[in-house]
Amino acid sequence: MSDIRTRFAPSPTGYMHVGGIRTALFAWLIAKKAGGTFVLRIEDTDKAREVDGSAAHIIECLTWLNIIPDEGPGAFGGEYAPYFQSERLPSYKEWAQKLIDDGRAYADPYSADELQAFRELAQKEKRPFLFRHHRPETPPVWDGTQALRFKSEPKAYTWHDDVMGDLPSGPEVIDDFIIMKSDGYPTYNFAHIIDDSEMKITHVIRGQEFLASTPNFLNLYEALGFTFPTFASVPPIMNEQGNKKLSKRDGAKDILAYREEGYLPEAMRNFLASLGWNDGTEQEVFSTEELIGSFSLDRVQKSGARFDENRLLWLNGAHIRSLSLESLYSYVSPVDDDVSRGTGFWPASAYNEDITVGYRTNVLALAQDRLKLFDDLRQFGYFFAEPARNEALLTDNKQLRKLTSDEQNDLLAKAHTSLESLETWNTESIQNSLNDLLTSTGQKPGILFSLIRIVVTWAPFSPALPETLEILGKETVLRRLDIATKAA
RNA sequence: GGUCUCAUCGUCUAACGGUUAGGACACCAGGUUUUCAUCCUGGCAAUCCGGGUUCGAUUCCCGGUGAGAUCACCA
Repeated sequence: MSDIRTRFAPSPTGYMHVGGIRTALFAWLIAKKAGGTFVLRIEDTDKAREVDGSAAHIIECLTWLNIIPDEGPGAFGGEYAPYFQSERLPSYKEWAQKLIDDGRAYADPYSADELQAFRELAQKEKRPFLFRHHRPETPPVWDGTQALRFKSEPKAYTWHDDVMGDLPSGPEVIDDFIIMKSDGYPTYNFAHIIDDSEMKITHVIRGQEFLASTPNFLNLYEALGFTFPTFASVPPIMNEQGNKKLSKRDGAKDILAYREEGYLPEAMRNFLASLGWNDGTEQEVFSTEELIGSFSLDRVQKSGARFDENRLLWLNGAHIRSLSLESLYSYVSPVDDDVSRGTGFWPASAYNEDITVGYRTNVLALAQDRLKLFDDLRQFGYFFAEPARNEALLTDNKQLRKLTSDEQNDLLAKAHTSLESLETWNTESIQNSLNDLLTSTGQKPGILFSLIRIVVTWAPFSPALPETLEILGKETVLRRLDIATKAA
């Protein structure tokens, strides 16, 4: 195992959407590619915004996508536990005290109103507000009930970012920011630096929103005596209008909603990785192994990419088609075919008593090419239960509505006779029989085949006719032809 | 407003000075004895603007313009 260590450090403030999970995927890919370690750390230092169950939800999302932490909270474990920041308070206090002792941190004596007044004054004078211009001459002794500020040493930096390249900053962006809040919890700005160092994180992979504060982080790293990790700032995923970062407000869905709709984790990983990244070849569909092999941060785009659900849908279909029938079956069916908690993505009738695993598998083989979402499987109910007659399918059909119902019945009766006489019931014999019928009746396939297809399925579309008839079975097909004739 | 970043088909992107500017999604048309899907073929469609540098700029430089991020006791 290499010493490359990456981390995903979300805060438990609600559900996960594609933006956050993509950052996790990138960090995971980098770790896996290098044979390193991927760490999950929960940044729960804002007790007011914390949402119950979020940490479990985050873990469920990662698990579904098979982005499994090598180290993390609870069962994941690891030698740098705990992995909840709220359980690491003694460490932050220790480092805070060290900064105070070194003269690099001081208690903030101002009230919220006083601070606000400083800001407004700066704004009125059209100059940027910097707290360090208001450093108290004799700060009070820090007793843990005031905010603690970092005493910065403003200077210029040029640093390297694996995605963005070399980045410059001047001393004017360095300021005295809060490292410990008055509620006793550290701020992100402080805690993540301590943790990354203590957890030996080598690559800090995170969203670009932290780019602007990186110079301040660098200043703190130096004050703490830490070496800089490698930085990689990934661009945001934009909403469909392309005008801002994708957010819950813009309809960013809970990752788990994609699971419910029948997206494949493999397709989601492919989609997320290729949104803002490509390997320089013309390959579009990647297995996860291929992703791990070819992913690199220096080919990640520098600006945001729009979330395009069409592309996700297409990729999902492509991945479904490349699945083995066994895998596909296990994805769409309940675990162990145990229907006590639902029928997976099958229509409920697929688990009627007389339906066998073999039969469902045959239907699935036919459906595989036409599935974009597992959810599409629900349209195949006519394979399992008697479909309801839908007259509109006949009357809306340009060719069929030219026929009278007597003419239709005549064709159906002939089809019945000819299919009934078959001794062997398979695609080939059915095809031959239908071809003979075509010549004997002098009808066009567009009429004869459509008519049979419709009265046997009563669905707007269905797989190829001979295959459909074969799987339905002779008995069912003849019965449905009968029913249709009598009803017309 | 300050600071930083970015800019190729509608969308995601390829082309590290010389290409008829390539691919994919979407869309349109045709083919695979019905439909929908798959698959195959074809089509539509792009270098933000203005200056330089160069024999030659999508590519390098400068200036515009546009877009995004950030300026919290949130992360």
